[in-house]
Amino acid sequence: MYQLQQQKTRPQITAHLAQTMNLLVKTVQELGEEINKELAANPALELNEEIRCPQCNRPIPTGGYCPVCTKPKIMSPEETIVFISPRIDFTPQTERNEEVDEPSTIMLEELPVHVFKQIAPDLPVEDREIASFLLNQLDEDGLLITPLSEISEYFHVSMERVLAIQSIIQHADPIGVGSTSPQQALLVQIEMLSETKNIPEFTRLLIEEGFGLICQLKYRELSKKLSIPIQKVKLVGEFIKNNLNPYPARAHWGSVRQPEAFDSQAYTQPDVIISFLNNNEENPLMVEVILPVRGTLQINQLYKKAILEADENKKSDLKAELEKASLFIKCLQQRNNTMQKLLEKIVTLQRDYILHGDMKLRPITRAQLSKELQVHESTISRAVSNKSVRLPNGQIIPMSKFFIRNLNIRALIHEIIENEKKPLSDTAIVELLDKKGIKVARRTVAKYRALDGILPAHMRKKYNK
DNA sequence: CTATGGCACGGATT
DNA sequence: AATCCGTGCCATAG
Repeated sequence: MYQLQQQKTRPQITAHLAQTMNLLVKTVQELGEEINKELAANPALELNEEIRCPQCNRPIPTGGYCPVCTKPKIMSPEETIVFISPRIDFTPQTERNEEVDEPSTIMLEELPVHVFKQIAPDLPVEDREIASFLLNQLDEDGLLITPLSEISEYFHVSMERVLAIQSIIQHADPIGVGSTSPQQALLVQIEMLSETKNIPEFTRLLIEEGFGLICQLKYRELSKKLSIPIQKVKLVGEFIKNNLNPYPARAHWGSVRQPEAFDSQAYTQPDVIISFLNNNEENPLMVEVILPVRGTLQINQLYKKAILEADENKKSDLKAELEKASLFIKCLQQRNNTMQKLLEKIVTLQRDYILHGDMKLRPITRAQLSKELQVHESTISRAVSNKSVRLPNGQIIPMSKFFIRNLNIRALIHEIIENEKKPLSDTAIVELLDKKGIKVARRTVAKYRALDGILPAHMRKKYNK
């Protein structure tokens, strides 16, 4: 008897878990697709109308009250609101004074002008027209979409001349603009950077030979293919992430990049948005876990009734669909619940970091959090991986950045070096850190330096002034 | 002799 | 089980 029951309930529970896990890994975009798929496939599932807050017109979660309008009055600035935000676009309802949210349109108009101003003096008058034409062929990433050959044909000039112009453009401010591919952009950047920074060996080779693989961080394969030690390949990967930008026109690149492919969705819609309530720094932090639908998923009531009147032999099929629908809803709720709990914890722990930057990042591990939240480690891992978060300052970071254990020290070293009067040797830096109560090996300092592409002490002096 | 980079090992994390 | 990360030891450059 008991056995039977076990066998009957078991598969359901695991199905539930499996689906929840499945949903947990998904980013907003993927989740959106999943929900739409389910919605289309299952008539028992429906999307009700979205509810908006009567005061601020913000789409609000199922419960009914608007987290933005109702809560702040009873909250102190140190507190945090975390909620699930059912919406697709993330343009703030309040004002339209946002220039951050529309980088592409602004860039499209501004970028060519911006670059042209820089290079015009270096160009003979006859070439300016070509340059300006070329600059208008850039996509929103700052890459050239028209083949150079077409341009040379169009103007009836030699390829060399076009190349020369392109080269000048590439060396202007967003270094690498006007390249024909992310690869080329990277190469130009390396060339420029090599004057002030230390480029790891093989960087060039890896970009030329294994660009695709590098993007996907297939270090293993790369090291086999080009027979380079895997350690070195990783170093190069790190370096590229930290110092180069394959899409010159995109802001917020720098140290902010993440494992995934370079063109991942991190730049479009973040999974979580952290901001000050009503953009006022006095207010509490507001954390929105984005749900990619308007409205709320629910069981179709008509469908429920229809079951009662249906043929006996069809009833079970219909019921199965109903089950599936309610399971899906449950799983989705659980996913949201987990995300919400997790974000609450993260924001509490990393508040200083969110407000004040890299140096305040606290070293925390997923394992710690999993204990505090009473969930399995892998749950946290899933929830964190592939997700992106938008900070109040507009930066979009991978969620995993909250768990980088040594970022604060790295930032500290960075700062020490920037404020140094005389170039400090690694050992000197170790001593400085030691006085601050941080004990690190000399070798480690060297490694961090290399990661950020900072030259060793004796090479640094010349470029500092 | 000092400052750094290379390699590789072992413990922690995922 | 796979990967990440700090470190120690050694080689090399200046």
